[in-house]
Amino acid sequence: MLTQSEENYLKAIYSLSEDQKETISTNLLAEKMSTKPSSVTDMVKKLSVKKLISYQKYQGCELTVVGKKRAIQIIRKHRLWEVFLVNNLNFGWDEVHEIAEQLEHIHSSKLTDHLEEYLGFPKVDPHGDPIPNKNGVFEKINKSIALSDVDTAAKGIVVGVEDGSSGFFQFLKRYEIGLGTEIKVVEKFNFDLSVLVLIDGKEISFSSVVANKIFIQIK
Amino acid sequence: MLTQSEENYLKAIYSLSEDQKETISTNLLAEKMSTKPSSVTDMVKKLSVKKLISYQKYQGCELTVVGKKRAIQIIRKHRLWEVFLVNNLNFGWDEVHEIAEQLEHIHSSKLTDHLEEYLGFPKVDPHGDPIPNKNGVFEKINKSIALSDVDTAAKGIVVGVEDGSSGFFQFLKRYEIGLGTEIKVVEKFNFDLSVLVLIDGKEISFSSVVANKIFIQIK
DNA sequence: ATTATTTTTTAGGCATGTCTAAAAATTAAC
DNA sequence: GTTAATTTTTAGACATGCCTAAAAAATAAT
Repeated sequence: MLTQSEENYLKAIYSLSEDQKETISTNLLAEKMSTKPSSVTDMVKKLSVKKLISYQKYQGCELTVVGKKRAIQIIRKHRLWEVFLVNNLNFGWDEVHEIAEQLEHIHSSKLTDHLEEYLGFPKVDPHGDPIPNKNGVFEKINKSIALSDVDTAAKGIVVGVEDGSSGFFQFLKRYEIGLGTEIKVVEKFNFDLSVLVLIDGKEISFSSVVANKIFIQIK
Repeated sequence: MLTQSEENYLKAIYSLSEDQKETISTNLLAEKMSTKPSSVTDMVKKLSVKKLISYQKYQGCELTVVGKKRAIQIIRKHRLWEVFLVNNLNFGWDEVHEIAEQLEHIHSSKLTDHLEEYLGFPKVDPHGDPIPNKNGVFEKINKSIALSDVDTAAKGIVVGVEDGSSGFFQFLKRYEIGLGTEIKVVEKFNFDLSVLVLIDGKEISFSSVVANKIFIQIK
């Protein structure tokens, strides 16, 4: 059984590894953990003994296969709890992180799986980050999907449109939307099927007509 | 901010105080916490400095008004989470205690209050124990009574038990007794204090040990 | 009322996870 | 290719929460 501190280190190493290919340096990890390099060295030795990371003196560290799996399970719990807090308990998406930081350390895989089922197997958390499944797999949604069919909070990049009219292209140009533009779905309104999206920091509302024609690919 | 250990001590002292009105002795608390008396002395000093309990050397301890409030808030969280686990996540009422022991230490009163609202302001947990409201007040419900104390011929429904052991839950399962089970007391035997009851048309004899642990509410 | 027993506290130790300060290794600079 | 700067590790300390063993206080027994 891992301590909360150990779990937080695994999570931090995982997160840093996503940005870079190389091993994670002691200083970098110390900064991420808001602690001192000497403390990191201590912990890194401990995790290395437990075979959760590989570590050579002065050479930084790296998650092992087992360590990576553990890290992903923690992220899975974090994101599922965030969905619960926002969707069910009416928290704002900007106020759930701290609470999820605590909930992610609850030990019970049965709890996690039941929660996932209860939430309807969500694929993204309220920040639009993907939720890995029970086996630690982030489902790659290769398929492009119309904005109107995307889950709330999902984000992706534009890969196509389904209307060749010049009017529609002018509309897209006006909003500076093109292939590769990142779009995040902020909210969906059932009463008129319009969609509120975030593009380059600006909120824009699209009618259902438009939302049906713009296709994005998640992640 | 209290540590989990401190919170567990407060809970234990509160629980023991319910059974007796005197101060809680070091040995008793040590047994309840499954630890050594010397460890209890250490913690009791710490909680005393924090004004959560009153404590005089060799005289046992007692919750202060503030300490009692904290203890009740922890119990509130524990029981609300148990309701969530059973009602929403489909856990059995006999398998939620351990998980709730962890969840009760999540720090966020907003979370607790939102959860309570989401659950519809339940008044009792899956074991029939009352849930205090936001202000720490236990709303009086029709008082439950141990089978051993019920008058002959009375009948009521099971609302709780007073033994968290898995052995006892297995015993209950064997006889198909759960919350809501209707029990009628047919006859009481003074010579061994056993009780003959009627459950679902079948007559069963319970020893005084068992009769003391099953609580029903008379209709 | 003095002795025996039990309870409780103290004293000192250990593991975790943090820190500071100093030493060692690595990397950069000239 | 030495010297300088940076990074990383070690050494020793501290707080928490637990332990064992021994001393002190309270309670029970005679």
